[in-house]
Amino acid sequence: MKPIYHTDHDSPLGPLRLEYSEGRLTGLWLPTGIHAQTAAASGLRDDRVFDEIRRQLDAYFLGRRRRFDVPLRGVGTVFQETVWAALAAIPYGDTWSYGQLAAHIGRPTTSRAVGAANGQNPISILVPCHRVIGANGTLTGYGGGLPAKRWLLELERTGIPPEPPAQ
Amino acid sequence: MKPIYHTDHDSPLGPLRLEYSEGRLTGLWLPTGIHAQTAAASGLRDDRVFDEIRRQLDAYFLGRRRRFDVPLRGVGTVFQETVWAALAAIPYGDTWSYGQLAAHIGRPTTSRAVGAANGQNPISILVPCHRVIGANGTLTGYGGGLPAKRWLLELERTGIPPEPPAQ
DNA sequence: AATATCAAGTCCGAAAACGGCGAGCAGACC
DNA sequence: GGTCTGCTCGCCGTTTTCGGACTTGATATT
Repeated sequence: MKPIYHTDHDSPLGPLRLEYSEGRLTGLWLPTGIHAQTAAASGLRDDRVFDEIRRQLDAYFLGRRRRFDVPLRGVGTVFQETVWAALAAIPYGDTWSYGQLAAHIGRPTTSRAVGAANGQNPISILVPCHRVIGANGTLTGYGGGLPAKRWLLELERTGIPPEPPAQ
Repeated sequence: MKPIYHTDHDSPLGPLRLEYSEGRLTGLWLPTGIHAQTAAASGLRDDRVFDEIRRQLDAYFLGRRRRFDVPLRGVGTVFQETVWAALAAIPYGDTWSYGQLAAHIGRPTTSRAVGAANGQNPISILVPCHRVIGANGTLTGYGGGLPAKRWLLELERTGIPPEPPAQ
């Protein structure tokens, strides 16, 4: 059995929970929102494996880094992993609709399923599911909570970290 | 009381436990999975009775033999023995669903019971319960462990022995 | 003891429910 | 007329639910 490491990392959105296994990042969850409790921390803590991602996260939250470069992998169904991979195509600071993302993977009618897959994304922020919004411009939903989604989009739009969300 | 012979035989899936009684093969268990402990070895060992099956197993695991030809018999309930007999109808390299197998014995509604009977099959590999999978294509289960099932199906699909499963 | 009854467990599978959707349409309101 | 809101309805992958058939082992019942 491969070991699974956990740690927490402070951010303007609160302490992020990180998970690392088999040589790469396998999870990143915000403290708020529905995923908070699903990411139970196992005992194993070896902070050195998180050094690099910590650095990159800090830079990102200051507006000084626009993309990440660490090995990662979220495990899911074929469809889910297809969707998560497609998210990498959305540029920093940009937003797509769920329908656009569906079309981008060649399945134009799956916008709703794409939304569901988005909600299962285990690696927030690095896999930028926050860059997907409703076709009419509303944010519609976010695993880490809508305030966090709003904050992230604002950061990426302006390049400057906003005030932390009240909530 | 008729004597019962046991032996082990090395394979890419680990040491197989063989059982022989009353002039025929009565059991073959993989080292992993739920059946491992049920096949307790009795003291009796007379290796000559296993010569032929050893040869055929070796050839099978090299991809050079597609069916077995030794006397065998697994003992179970009427229903179980019906199911086990029906397994012989599945061609090498092919897979059926539990529902298909149920229909094949004329009891289309017994798919779940077929699954249970499959799990009781005492003569793995020779009685090819590994060729039965879920209706949706998932492997669902295997007494010898899912990695072994995957390995066997891959062997039969390609005719070439894959790398032994990690686990 | 030999049955009878029950409950729980299984290598299932079809149907229903459930989402981080989106287009289309009817009203409501300047 | 615009346009904004709030339905309704079809869409699609995933998860959950539920019914079904057979064994086995545990409890009851003669």
